[in-house]
Amino acid sequence: MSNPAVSSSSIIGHLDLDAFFAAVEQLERPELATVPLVVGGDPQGRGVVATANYEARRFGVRSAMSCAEALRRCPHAVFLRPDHARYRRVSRTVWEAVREVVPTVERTGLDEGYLQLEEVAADVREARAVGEAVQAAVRGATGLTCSLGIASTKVVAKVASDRRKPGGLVVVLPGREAAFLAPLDVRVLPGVGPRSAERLRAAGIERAGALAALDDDALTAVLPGKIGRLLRDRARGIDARRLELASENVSISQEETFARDVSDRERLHDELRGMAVRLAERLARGRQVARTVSTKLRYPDFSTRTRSTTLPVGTDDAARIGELACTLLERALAERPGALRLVGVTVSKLETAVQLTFVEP
DNA sequence: TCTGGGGTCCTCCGCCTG
DNA sequence: TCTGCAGGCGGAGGACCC
Repeated sequence: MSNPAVSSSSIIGHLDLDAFFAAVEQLERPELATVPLVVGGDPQGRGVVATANYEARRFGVRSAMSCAEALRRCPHAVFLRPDHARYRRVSRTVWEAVREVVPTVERTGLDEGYLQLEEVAADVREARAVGEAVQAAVRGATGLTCSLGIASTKVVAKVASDRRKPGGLVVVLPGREAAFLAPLDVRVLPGVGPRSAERLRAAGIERAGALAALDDDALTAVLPGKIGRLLRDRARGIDARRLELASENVSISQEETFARDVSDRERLHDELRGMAVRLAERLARGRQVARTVSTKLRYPDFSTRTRSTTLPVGTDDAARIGELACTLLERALAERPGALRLVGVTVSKLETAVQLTFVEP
């Protein structure tokens, strides 16, 4: 199927570092390379797996699985807590090396991002050589391996980068996007999560090709609204998104899951005030103020509530944010009392802080 | 299985206003 | 003055991603 939404000159690469957190740990301690390694929370507590190395994945350990379950599946695994500061440092080195080969990149996380390849390659076939140069540059600078997908759109490049991990390089030729995606499980498409996948499966749609072939009526019945059209486009390999080279935060948040559910109001208020202080510091560092403050509550049954309020004028005052967060907490607890497993605060509607200068008359 | 933390985006509903 | 309607906005919740 040809893709009219994509210009023939568009060549996008998606780079994904293989089992990044675990790989960084293995760099420092090479003996970990041959044993199952899980980076994440406390296996005795409520943490989840952030990354597992390929040895641990052989035992069925996966990202986002609870650490307790990972321990059951692989009792002899080594469990490490994540060291984000170190991962950020290594990530910086990686992206500096990538930019030596491809100057224009969009980082979408510490361990992944898109590369604008048409600047450095005349066609998709030439882009393969550039991709190999990127992989060599990353390996040379850090010792890490990465997987690459190259295609005419972001969605196809991203799916392609995941097809031959670790260390793979998959090129999808222009015009072959839909055929490449068609036999794959709908779940590999970015945007299809557990809920959408379940709805599609209930309608007998398991492969991207079946989703791509749905007419408007059938699509509306399964996945109504914008989301349905977006996901069908993606299943067809259509994706108008270009590289975004800079973006500003829409919101900033802090939250914490307690080791044991908490019902003590003073303790909950203290947590919220502490979060408000940290959020206020981040706002001040970014010279920003926030107009909306939201409080998030999660009950032991995992049901989640948020309550928010919007101010006429933005604030970066920790006491004010903390006070609003506590008031919202009380409102939510009045509606549904009970112990909580998590509380959080989000500030949004961020604006640039205006410095007021008062002039003596 | 028993589910983190920090984000973004979308949808729906109710209220207010012209 | 009342009613109906459309649009904007705030609030809430859901789904998803890394």
